[in-house]
Amino acid sequence: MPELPEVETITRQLVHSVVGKRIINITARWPRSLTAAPQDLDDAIGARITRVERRGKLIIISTDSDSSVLIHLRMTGQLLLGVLEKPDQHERARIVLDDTSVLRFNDQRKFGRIQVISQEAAARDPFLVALGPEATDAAAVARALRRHAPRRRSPIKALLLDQHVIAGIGNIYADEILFTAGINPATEASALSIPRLRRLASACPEILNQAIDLRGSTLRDYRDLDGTSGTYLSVARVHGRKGQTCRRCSATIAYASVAGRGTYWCPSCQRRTRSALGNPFT
DNA sequence: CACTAAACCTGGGAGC
DNA sequence: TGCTCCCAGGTTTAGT
Repeated sequence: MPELPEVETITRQLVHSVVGKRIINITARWPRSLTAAPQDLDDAIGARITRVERRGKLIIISTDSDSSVLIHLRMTGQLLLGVLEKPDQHERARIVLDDTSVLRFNDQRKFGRIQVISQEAAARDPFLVALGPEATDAAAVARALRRHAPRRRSPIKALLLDQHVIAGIGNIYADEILFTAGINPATEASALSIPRLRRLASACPEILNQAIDLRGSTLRDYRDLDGTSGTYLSVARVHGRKGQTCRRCSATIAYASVAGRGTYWCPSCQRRTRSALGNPFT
């Protein structure tokens, strides 16, 4: 599921709905979905939620105790806020709050994780610390691309997906961003000129902010805190549109595996640059 | 260090 | 209807 726009949507809803509430309990039906040392769990229970923020695709919940809660939804994770109710088939864990509301963590494929850790451990969490700049920050993305692209021979799409380089982009928005920048996803990263990298950087916030406005993309599983789907895919430029006509030039949208991921692009708007190395026209 | 493939999981859809 | 195969929004790890 979720890339930056989906996680941002949920985070904003959490800010409105759970900040100030107290955590009554945190439990798991599928043990691997919840990582929590006994001490950290003790600290979290009874604590009041003081802050909810997003970093890349990670949700960070801070409390007035020594504990923090990190949530990564991975592929099919959902956070749903409701009243006490019977867990449904895919509920893996839940956080019970002091007003009888329940934050349910549903996750069909069981890849997602809720981590309860000390604030100190959260601050030096390896995944968090290694993240690149936020994909919505065009200037920072431009710097990151300039730094990493020259020594990467892999497709530019792989670079966009690398969370160490830029945080928050996943498979759907990588395709959308590359279309917007007019760059073929299979282009060797090191072959791109500085102006084209700059164009790519500015396409990131352009696409992601539009997707946030539309509350993200629902391919199948993604839902926001209320259970509502996102509507970005109804305006998607290329992703999921194999065989359909390009909205810009009417060519047929292509589909193939690039960087090991299903990839959509317009063969006309996103032409392959000719042999990369040393070509001043790329 | 850069890159690829496999692993972690379940279930929907396509094709036969 | 039922079976098999392929695919999926992400990240980590093992291996080249």
